[in-house]
Amino acid sequence: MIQINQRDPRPIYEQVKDSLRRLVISGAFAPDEKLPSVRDFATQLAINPNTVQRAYRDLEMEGFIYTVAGRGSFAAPLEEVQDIYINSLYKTFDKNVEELLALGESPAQLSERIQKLHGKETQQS
Amino acid sequence: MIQINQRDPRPIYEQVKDSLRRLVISGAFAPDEKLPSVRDFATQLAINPNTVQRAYRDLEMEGFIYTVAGRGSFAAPLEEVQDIYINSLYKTFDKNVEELLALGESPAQLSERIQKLHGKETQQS
Amino acid sequence: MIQINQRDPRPIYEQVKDSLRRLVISGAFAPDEKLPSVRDFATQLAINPNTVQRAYRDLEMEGFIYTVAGRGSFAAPLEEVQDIYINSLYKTFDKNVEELLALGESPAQLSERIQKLHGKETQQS
Amino acid sequence: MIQINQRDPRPIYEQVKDSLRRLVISGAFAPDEKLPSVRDFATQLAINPNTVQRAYRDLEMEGFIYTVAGRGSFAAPLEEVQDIYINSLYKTFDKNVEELLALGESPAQLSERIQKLHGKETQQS
DNA sequence: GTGGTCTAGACCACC
DNA sequence: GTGGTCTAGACCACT
Repeated sequence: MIQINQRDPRPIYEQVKDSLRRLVISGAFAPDEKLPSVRDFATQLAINPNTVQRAYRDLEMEGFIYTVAGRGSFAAPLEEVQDIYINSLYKTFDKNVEELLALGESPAQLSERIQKLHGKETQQS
Repeated sequence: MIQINQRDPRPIYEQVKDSLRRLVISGAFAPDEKLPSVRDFATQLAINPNTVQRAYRDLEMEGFIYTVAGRGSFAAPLEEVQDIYINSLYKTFDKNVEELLALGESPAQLSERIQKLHGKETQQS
Repeated sequence: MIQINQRDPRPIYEQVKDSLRRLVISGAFAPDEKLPSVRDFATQLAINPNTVQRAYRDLEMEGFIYTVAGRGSFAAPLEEVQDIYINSLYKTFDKNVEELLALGESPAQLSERIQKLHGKETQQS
Repeated sequence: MIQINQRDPRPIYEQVKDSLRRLVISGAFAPDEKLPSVRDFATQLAINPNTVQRAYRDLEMEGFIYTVAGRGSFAAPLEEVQDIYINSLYKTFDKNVEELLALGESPAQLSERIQKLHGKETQQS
């Protein structure tokens, strides 16, 4: 289901988190769908169960999944999850834009750049 | 001049780097102005000289300061420094925008948000 | 495996870097093969772990190895590594040749010299 | 006559050496012409006399100038000086080429590259 | 056990 | 006095 890249310098639990987060956000896990158990997932990825545990714990704190003791972990509702994620993106977006504006870049420049990125993307699809 | 937060989870040398980078970019250090000596800065921040040196070495490789053995470290020319920094900001800007677009946000929404941020800023001045 | 020469005026970490770089480029370390741990290597060379780590950190930034915290450091893929190295060789090659040409040496002389060096080498094999 | 660049990370005595070496090789100093005295040169460049002294001492060991106690330092004969320098260039040339050949570059590739560099240079003149 | 960070303190080259 | 290197030894995060 997901891939661990042993050459990625990031900690493995970060890679697991990012992959799962992406899957939940994209709806690949239906809302309230059960995630693989920590043990299964660990053996499947050939990594240590502690590492998976850590990823689940973090994702729960971030609100992307929820855990019911004795029953397992589940994907949070799609809408909540996307709200959380888009909010976090906007937070870094705002900080980023503020700095760029402070350094003399103009709103028009930034908007144009967005247009170009939009062009690329729609072209791909 | 700058503050170290021992409770900040980031390495101390990263905190030092960020603070200095900000000072150099903002022009708080005039171009070619001498930075505090490694030893002075270390005692001033109550940290080890090696930690300060690590920060200086990194910043030099990033192009924000230059250092001459036996003479000291100096702020790089403002223009170079801002170019480097704006480039790095645009790099995260692009990634950020791409994700937002992929999640269904429209270019218009983003541009409008930029306008609002721009309004706030010009109001302050 | 490699030798440190305490009488060499170059910093020890530079000697370590050069030796390792050579081993990786030559394929003596297979791609993705694990390098000795910082501690092991340090005791083996009878130098301080920090010195080895400095070498590893630099080599990672240069792209010759990659390192994953908690797992170890590994040789980068041979092709990438050779590309990087050949590029750096060409950079000094160009500077060298430009100076020689400026001092009146002719392209023909240089080409002939290359032929001779090529002869020696193919003879060896 | 020569320029010290305070932003150059190289030690000042290296900068002085390089500049003088270039002047001697190019014939800007006639063979056996007297170089400025250490003291004069130092005040002229606004640097420490020890630094100039160091440069003169090194250049004498390399054979580019010679010193007569009590009379001063003098440029060595042009022919000698160029031989020395070209030899040193060829030494690094050979090492460089050997490595490139060992990594699979062909003599033809290198010769072609030399041709291109030659073209650029003659174009400039 | 692995790399990453930090400290304390030493020595050297350069100016 | 300045930066650069090195050592010895400690603690932490990750696997």
